[in-house]
Amino acid sequence: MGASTSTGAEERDPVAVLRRAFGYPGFRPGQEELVRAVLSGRDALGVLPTGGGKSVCYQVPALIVDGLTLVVTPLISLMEDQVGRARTVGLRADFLSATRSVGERRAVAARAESSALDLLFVSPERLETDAFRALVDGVRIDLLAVDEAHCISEWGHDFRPAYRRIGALRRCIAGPTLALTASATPPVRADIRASLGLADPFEIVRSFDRSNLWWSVERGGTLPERLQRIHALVRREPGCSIVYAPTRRTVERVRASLARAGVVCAAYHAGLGGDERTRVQERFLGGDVRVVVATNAFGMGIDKPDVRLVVHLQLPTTLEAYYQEAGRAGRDGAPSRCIALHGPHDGRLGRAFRDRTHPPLRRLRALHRTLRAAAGEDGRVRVDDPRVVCRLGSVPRGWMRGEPEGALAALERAGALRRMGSGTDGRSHGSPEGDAVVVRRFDADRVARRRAVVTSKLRAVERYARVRGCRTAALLRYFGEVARQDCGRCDRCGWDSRVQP
DNA sequence: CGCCTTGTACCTAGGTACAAGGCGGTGCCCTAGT
Repeated sequence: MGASTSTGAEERDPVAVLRRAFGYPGFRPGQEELVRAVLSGRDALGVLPTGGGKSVCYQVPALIVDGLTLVVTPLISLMEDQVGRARTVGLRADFLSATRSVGERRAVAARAESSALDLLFVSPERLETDAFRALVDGVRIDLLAVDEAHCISEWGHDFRPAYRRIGALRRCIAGPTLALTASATPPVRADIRASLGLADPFEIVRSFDRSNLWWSVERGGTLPERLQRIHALVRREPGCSIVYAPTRRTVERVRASLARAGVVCAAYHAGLGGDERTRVQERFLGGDVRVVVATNAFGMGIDKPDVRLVVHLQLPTTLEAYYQEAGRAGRDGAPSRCIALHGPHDGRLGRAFRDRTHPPLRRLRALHRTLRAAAGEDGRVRVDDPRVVCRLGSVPRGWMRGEPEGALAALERAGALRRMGSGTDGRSHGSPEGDAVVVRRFDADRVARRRAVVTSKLRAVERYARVRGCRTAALLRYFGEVARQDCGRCDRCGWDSRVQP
């Protein structure tokens, strides 16, 4: 049994455990049903908007079951915090990551193997390491929890393919699987179920509506014009704000511009060093920095209650991302604004990213032909073969920059080629160097479908920007909810962001 | 796709004007070499 040394029926009752360990009088809506489902051995999927309350759904079972609870979580930077919080409720918790020394990793594994651990946090990539596979063989895992499960759909198809292979781990595990996320449309939920192989899961989806958030989209002009608008918004808002910008360079420009005007602000993007990123995050949480200007790298795991304003210099590439980012406003329930600027050419960046990651089918076929023509009798082709290089080194006519590399990766995902020396699991090492094997089958339908999904998400963003009716209702509809058309707290329902709140 | 930097022509030496082309987001892993 979990961390507890006592026994008795009471210790297996979720409500009793919640009261004793957490000091809460009762569960929040949805939590108890999810906990009871996994305790009965059933898979479950929980969509519980706004940060609060998801971790309870695996922490309470971890206190009750005998074996280990394994939590897959996307960012190492979140793990320490998650471990810390778990320990405060009496769980013997730890995490494995590349940031820990070999000695530390061995020690954690040894504790797991000797049943001296209740809760273990890992990244999806770690599941595929040899050391971790050996660990799974020797440990009884009673629950697999996938935190931020929308990443399976958002990142798993290209950016972090290890997310698509979490399901394979389920075969080695006795207990059920619990997938948790704060934002998932009906298709994303279906994708999560399919990818994890959840059979008849218990499912709970709470409303995405947050009554204290005020939504608006304003027409955005040139960058200087948008900057001017950002200045006005940030100046008028005395509380904490997050400004999202589409690229690292714009982040820097916005930050410099605000700083010149005397706003205490900081920049955050993945181009900064780890120490700097941690420092910015801490200063924002601690209230030393009033405004953070960031790319989409900022936010996961940020649970600052009093963010009053989230402004987007331009809308992100998906509405899921927009809801996640804008939804960092008003965690404390007080009125807060989510304002996005949008111009007629804003879709450009998203399409460029799409074309790099999911090139059009005809280009994939062209590259595939080139590779096959360059291949020897054994089917092998060196990617630095001149005939291939002419497609990779210098960008062929009509190809976008970065597209050839993206096309190689896309072919690899589609099973059309496998790189040698990258192991038998098809893991990509992201380098166009080295040998490749061209194999026969090439799942063109799958590739085309994936591109179509990305395109439809870009279109949904565009529709949201131009929607005529209630904006809140449009957002809720996207997440599969039936919504009234008169929220009274969006620009389409008569509210003007320049005046209120 | 548009912004922004770099390069070139101009015709006389340091600016201007315009063309060409690079660039654009998100993280895990672990290994070799400081």
